[in-house]
Amino acid sequence: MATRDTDRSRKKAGRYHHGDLRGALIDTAIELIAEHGIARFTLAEASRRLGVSVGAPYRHFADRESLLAAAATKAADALSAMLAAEAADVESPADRLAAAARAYVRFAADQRPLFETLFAAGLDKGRLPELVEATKPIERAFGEPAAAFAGDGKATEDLALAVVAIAHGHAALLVDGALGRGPDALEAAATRAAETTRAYLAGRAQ
Amino acid sequence: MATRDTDRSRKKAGRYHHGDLRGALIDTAIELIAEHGIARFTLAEASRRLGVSVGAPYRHFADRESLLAAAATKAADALSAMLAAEAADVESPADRLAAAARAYVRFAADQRPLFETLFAAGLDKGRLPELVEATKPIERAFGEPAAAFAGDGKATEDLALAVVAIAHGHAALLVDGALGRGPDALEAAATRAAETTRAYLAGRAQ
DNA sequence: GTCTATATCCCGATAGAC
DNA sequence: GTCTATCGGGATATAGAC
Repeated sequence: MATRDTDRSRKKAGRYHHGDLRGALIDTAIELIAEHGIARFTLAEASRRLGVSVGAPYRHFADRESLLAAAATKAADALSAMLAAEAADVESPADRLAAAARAYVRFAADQRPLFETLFAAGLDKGRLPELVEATKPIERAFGEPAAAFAGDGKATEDLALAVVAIAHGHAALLVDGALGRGPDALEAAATRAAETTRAYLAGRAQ
Repeated sequence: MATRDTDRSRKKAGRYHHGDLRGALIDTAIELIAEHGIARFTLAEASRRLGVSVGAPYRHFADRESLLAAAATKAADALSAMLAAEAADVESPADRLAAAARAYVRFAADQRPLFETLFAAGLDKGRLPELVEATKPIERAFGEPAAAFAGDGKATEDLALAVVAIAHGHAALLVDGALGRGPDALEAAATRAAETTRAYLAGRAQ
């Protein structure tokens, strides 16, 4: 370990092999997005922060967008994990859907750079099948309780998408600042997402 | 008119005064955003397309973001107009809310570059009071029928925001490609936004 | 196979000429 | 009000060190 630490500390001096430049670039991208937002994220700044040359990232990513896509995939995994954790000990399908909506909004606020990377990076998902794959567990987190609530079929898919839209709408507006800033705005948005989901389910059941 | 047309056709030749460079830049920005998306929109390309120098826009806008903010303001006006037109001949508050949600999703798809500019440009709305002002009629298009539906008070604001979130969630997911592409996806999303709104209102009234 | 060094091109922004 | 000139910086591509 000492050897490697020594190598790492020689920022400018000699050449060295980074332990895991690919992973480090993804983490640094998320850091920088947290600091400046996606629009101002640059590969050059990420390279500088890691003490590598501006060309180094191209050994691991085809271009700037590919790095952002990898970060977005990591974000999708994190959101999936959050949704799974929240639903773990919840019993009824309606409660699971409301909990998922609440968790989705919380994730957007608590892990804002990840949420931004996943949805506000302007990534062309039509050309990123790996990323589309990573978002499927997110859909399942809503689709499974929806099926338990309404049975299978077209109506169930509509129900799941409606709840996703309720959650995503609150999350996107919150991150955009349209619902105000700060912890109060977050709490209000998360609660409203859950309550809107409940009312929707109640109204739909009529 | 002949004089001006002559001037306009001298793309490279001599100097000329543009009739309304400010307005032309806004329109060209929207065109270019329709073609490449916001991330790849550049002032330089807009200047080239209008046949002016790359420095000319700075006489009218402080920087790239200011031009995008002006375009976003225009987008907010267009969305407000669309919502007002759709609600014009609708009677009941519940129908108006459902119609507003449907119109919001349609706007996102039909005027995609405008919707993108308004919500996906990463504009810092905290520092753009003019833009915040322009979005108020959008809120009112939901707030007024919400008040008619539920009376005034905190509950009414929650109701209005919930319907905005339903509409925005469907619109944002549709534009992002998460609901599929094409006219069928649009129609399904618009209908689902309206139906989700109705079910929410019904469930909330219980 | 990973990184450095370098070079080209494009963009954002500013200053001064007309 | 617009143009020209120019600076600084970022995205890439390539050649070479190790």
